Amino acid sequence: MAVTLKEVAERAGVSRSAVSRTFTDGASVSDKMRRKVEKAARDLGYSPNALASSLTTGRTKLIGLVSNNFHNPIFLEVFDLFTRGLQDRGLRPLLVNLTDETDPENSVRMLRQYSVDGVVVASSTLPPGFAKAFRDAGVPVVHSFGRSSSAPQVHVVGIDNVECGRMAAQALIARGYTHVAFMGGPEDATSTQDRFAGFKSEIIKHPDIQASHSFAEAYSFEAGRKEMLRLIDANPAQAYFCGDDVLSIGALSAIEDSNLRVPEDIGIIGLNDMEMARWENIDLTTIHQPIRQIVTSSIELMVAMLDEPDRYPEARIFPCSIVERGTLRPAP
Amino acid sequence: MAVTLKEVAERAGVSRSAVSRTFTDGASVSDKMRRKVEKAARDLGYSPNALASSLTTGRTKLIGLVSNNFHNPIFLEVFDLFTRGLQDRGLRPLLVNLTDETDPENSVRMLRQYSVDGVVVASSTLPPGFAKAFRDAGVPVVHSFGRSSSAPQVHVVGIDNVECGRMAAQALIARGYTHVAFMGGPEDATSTQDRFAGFKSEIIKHPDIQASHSFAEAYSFEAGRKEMLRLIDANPAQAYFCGDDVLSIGALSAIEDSNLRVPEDIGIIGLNDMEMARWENIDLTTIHQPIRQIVTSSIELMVAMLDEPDRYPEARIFPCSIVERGTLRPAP
DNA sequence: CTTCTTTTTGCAACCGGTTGCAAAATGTTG
DNA sequence: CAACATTTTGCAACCGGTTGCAAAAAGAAG
Repeated sequence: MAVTLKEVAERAGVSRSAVSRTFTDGASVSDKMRRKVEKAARDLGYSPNALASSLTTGRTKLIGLVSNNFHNPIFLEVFDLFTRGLQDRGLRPLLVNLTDETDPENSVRMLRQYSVDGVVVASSTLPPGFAKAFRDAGVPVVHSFGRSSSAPQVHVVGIDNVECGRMAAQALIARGYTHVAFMGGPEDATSTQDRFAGFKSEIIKHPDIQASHSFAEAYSFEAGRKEMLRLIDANPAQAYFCGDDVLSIGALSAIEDSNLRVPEDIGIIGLNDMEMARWENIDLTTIHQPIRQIVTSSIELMVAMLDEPDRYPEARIFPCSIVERGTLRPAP
Repeated sequence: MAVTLKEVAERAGVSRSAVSRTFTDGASVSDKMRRKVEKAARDLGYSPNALASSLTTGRTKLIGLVSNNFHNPIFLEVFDLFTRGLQDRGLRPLLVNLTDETDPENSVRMLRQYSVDGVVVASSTLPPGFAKAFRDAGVPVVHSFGRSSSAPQVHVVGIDNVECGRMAAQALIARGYTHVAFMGGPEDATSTQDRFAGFKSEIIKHPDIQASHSFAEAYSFEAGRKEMLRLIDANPAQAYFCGDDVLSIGALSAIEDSNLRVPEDIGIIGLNDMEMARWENIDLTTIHQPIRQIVTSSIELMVAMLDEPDRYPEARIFPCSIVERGTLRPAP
């Protein structure tokens, strides 16, 4: 069906090598030859088979893009940025949807079968061991939105979730709240654990502040709403640091439905600064996660690793900052 | 680096063909041989190179997933369903982000270079010619969420947007609104055109109904909000059929900010029934688009085409229905 | 134990490219 | 124009698999 190298060679009356060389840059071809081959190729509508060439060159330009966050709207933005960034560099994202699976084994095998040049694990909930499995298999890997660590075993690009937790606690305390709480995402997500740890570490410095915590079932609107309804029914705190924006928005909905006001009765601070947070009818005060920078940096790191697979692992941590909107009362 | 067929063959003391056959089902291998080979493969950690085998079999199990809707939250759900559905059938999605590009040429070339077995074009805004370009290149293609047609040239799976427009108009009229309007997405999107056409065709039957229309710049919150603010400033209709849910939510935000009430002052009906539409603080009356069925059916069709590439093109159109929530006043 | 049938196995060619090497062509210099 | 350096080209082997075909092995029948 498709036109092959051989056919082009025959039509141009040259050797197959000549055709191959016209299509690999840096190869030695005379101008005359190049013109002859290009004409033949154009006539036949030839374009080289990337997979066949990968056999000898050992490069497919395929990059596995592995994620389990197909329900958090912020990841649509992440996918947008990743796919565009990879495409711009001539790389092709092979998307892998992990759903509930947290065992890397299958993904590793599959992606090796397709000889991907590298893998980006884009998830804030997977354990560090997941990304490590790719490294152990000899595949360059970057864990985006992964758990930061002072001694990373694989390349990690993301934020310091512990610091974010601390920052949220400080913000609440600075605004004069005396009874605050952490409403996390799933307890087994590394990002939840870290944010909580940071939050606690700050609170503990202020013995006068009353603090509590609980966890929603998922990083989702429904889970946030449900959990907040439960909390309101019990003894709600004055302000909550919610595990992420989508959870926050669920919580806001619950508060509104309970005829309580934000921020007068209950304050909320989220994390991510997703597009929706700035929608006027949501107007969520939140901690901005620099997604664009994280993705760009992840891609740069991946590209660097393609040239230098044994690059010493590093953690690239981007600072976050609070975006003041309408769901926390102003500092006194 | 990676273990090859040959090494397994040597370790097991058998021919390369034998190894190949143990890994292709339906091939003739004795139990004894299979055990020997599997042992050697396990010892070495071998798994076959999918790309190499694709050279001879002519099948890569790669499916191009082409889209330009990376800003509409509903597409995260679409990607989730597609990736899972394809994976479950042993197919691998190669994601292509079209951004602003509407010329299929590059995508066609790239996806042919990677010898994809098929292409799914998932977009409600691309012209039918886009998908057709793949067919012309000899690649099986399904256009999901594409424009329906009585004489489709490629396989189309989606909804009847004209009928949806009609349905929306009927709903508004049935609720006693006498001044209604269509607030569309980008005017050049096929879905906008069709929805508008349907809307008009119904309105025209009711000479007593006053109707107007306008278009937002994009299918986005901001665009919807901006357009609605403009409309409120002029002479707003009593009720709007918005081009899609995200546009509707933008419009709702504008209405709320203008101290008007929904549905008392202005009614809104959207289209898609995205997850967010049922969030209690949005509670959008909308036309449900059966995404799950569309995706499932698209995948089934794609799988069928892999066996039968010249399958006669068909349009699979799924009915939509109105989901009653809080943004339209009840019928009198 | 033959003889015939069926299954299993290996050989070798092939899929669509790339690349080291040496021969051929071209360019440079005296 | 000869002698040498440089560039261009083709040959042939290879990348990691698959597969048609015929030989070898195993099983069934007599």
